[in-house]
Amino acid sequence: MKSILENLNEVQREAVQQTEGPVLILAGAGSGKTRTLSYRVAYLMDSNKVDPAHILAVTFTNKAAREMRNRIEALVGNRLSALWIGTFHSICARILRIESEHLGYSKNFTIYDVDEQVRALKKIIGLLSIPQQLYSPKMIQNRLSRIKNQFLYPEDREQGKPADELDIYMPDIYRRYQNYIIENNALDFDDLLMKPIELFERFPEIRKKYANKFKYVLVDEYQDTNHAQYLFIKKLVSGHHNICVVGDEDQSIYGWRGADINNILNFSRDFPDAKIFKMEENYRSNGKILAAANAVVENNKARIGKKLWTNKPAGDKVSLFCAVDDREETKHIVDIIHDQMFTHKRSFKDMAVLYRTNAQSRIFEDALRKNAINYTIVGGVKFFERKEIKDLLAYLKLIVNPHDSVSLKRIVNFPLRGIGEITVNKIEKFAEIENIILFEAMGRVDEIAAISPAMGARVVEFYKLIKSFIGLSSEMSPVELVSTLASETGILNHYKTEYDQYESESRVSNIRELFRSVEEFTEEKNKDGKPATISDYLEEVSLLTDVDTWNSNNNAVTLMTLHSAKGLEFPVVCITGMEMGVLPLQRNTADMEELEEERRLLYVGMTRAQEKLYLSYAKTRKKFNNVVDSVASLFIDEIPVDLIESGTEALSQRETIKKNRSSARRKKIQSYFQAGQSSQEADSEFKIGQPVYHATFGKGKIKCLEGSGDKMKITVFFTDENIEKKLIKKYANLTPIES
DNA sequence: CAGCTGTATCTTTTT
DNA sequence: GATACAGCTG
Repeated sequence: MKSILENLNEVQREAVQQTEGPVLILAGAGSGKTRTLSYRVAYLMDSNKVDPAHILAVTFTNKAAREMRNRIEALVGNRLSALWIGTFHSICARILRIESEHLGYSKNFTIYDVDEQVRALKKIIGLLSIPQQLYSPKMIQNRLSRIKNQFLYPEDREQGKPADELDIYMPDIYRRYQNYIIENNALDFDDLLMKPIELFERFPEIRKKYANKFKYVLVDEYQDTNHAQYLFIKKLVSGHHNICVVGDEDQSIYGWRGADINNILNFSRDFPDAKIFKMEENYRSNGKILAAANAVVENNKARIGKKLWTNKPAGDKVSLFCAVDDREETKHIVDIIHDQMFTHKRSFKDMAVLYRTNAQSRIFEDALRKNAINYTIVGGVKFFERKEIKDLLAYLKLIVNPHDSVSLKRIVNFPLRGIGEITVNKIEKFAEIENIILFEAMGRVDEIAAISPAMGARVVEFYKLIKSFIGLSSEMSPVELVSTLASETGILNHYKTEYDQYESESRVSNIRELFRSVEEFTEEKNKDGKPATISDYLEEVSLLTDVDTWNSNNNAVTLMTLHSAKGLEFPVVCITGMEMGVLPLQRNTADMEELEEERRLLYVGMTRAQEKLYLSYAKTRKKFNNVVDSVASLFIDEIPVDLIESGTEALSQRETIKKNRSSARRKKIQSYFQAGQSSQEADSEFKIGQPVYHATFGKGKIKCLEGSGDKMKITVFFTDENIEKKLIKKYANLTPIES
């Protein structure tokens, strides 16, 4: 083990050896934090003779978990199946599978993703008299998720005064939604975090059991934990305080998802005896890249503060390219890739193209394909979110958990079997009266007077089909089950024959890919001597992240969002779309905290680069349907001029540029904050009775205004067409005119 | 009452 | 530029 410690620098070594008590490791980008965590676990086992079953390590993605496990196994020289490593969600799911009965769930509970949450919410919202149109189910899902991430119950929300009209309904929606998904034997992503805490609070002996099991707890990316995750960890370690968290406040980029940067900022207040280690030596990036990244992030106020340094060569300056439009920016990226290949002998996999929003990926995709450049996209339309895959998974979910009526309703009439919404509603009503689950009600459909025998026969046929698969699921291997399912239900055939050839081929090959994925999972699981079940597989795929499905060994240029890039590194990185409105992204309401999070996002992106960093922006960009003019991001003004090399600006002008930058930057910050208010100012141009012009409907008069800002709904009576239309301001493109 | 067709809706980041 | 939903038709 001594030789292992020699592979670490001094701070890393101290952090590894401080095994007892609370430890906070402030690890800058590229400072070797995964390495330190891995060594720490190996050290615990090797030097302190800690049984791996007593260690829990929480990572941000499954990919990071897998990598860390491999590293530790390499260090200690054997396979460690007893060691718990995983994301918060997968660790919590694992605990809940063991303890679910205490909370009124059965072991085979289903995990609902956002799409299924929304489906469940739509049903609930339908029962309530909420001023519809004003609040979309997606909005409600978002808000509910935030509430649950703060570990709040419906009754907590009833106290305190509501922030707006929707808030009045939230406790009721929350309570009904929760009852509904319990009936479905389902948990959503947020429940996975909440329920273990609830479990620990209601059953102290269970809390004790896990606190005793996990004598050493490690948490990676601590800056991105939310309140529920914080509580979970706190309860787990309350006895022994052997907690080691690693994080970097400058890389906190999930505030919008409820992550609380204060968890890391206040760690030493929560654990007053905490030992703090600062890892400031960067082993990843060349000097100039690091200096540029430092210069940007230093503008943030909400930080503990550290100064990264490196022993690596200074390297090249950061390249900046100003394109006329987004097409030219794309062409520039293609040129960079060619140049890096031919003059610097790099391969595709050395390069990454990063952007703020997934929508920006399409234009790069097209260009790379045309230029025969291999690429992989992380995120965007995810494999497991494709319709054909979700359909098959819904069948599997129903077979594993017949209580799951959200999945049932998804597939009851797919492929078409003549069972429509009205029939389902009747059965649902019957199920409520009889107090049975929807699936069982289908087996007793003959008792429902309102359903004709002919329709009843179809329903029973579906019921029997699923029943037979429930029987088969214990006899067949997961792969056999899935492939039999695809052919017996007619799904495979449906996709083979319907649609045009191109679409059909891609859908069928996706289904084949799913078979392969099931097979691979089963094999992997069997290696550890545990027979894999469909239920295990479903859990695995519901908790996958985008990055988890990314194969870094493929020789391809990687395209992904700045968020997805966290934790990764590439020799060459291109950050695109560096304009006001894109990075930082323009929202309706802007505040300083959000601007700082955007700045951290760029910092994360810049520090991914090892040897060469390219920044680019476009003066005009196609957004929605029209072309938008934009100016360079204010963050560009924060990078010292001597670290930038720009093909478009003459070097002699550097001094003048230097002078103008700080005032330019100030103006941009102002405009960023004013943009939110300007929509309110703009509201004033729309009043009831105001004549307006619309590109498709012609002239009209405003009849009614609802809501405010970009989401304002405007009802217009169009005189030319003699029709009334309800339009959303943001998309309608209405122009006020003189009458 | 199921199933198709056209129109409205919407793009922030993700477990 | 895709998807969801409403409204129409058989």
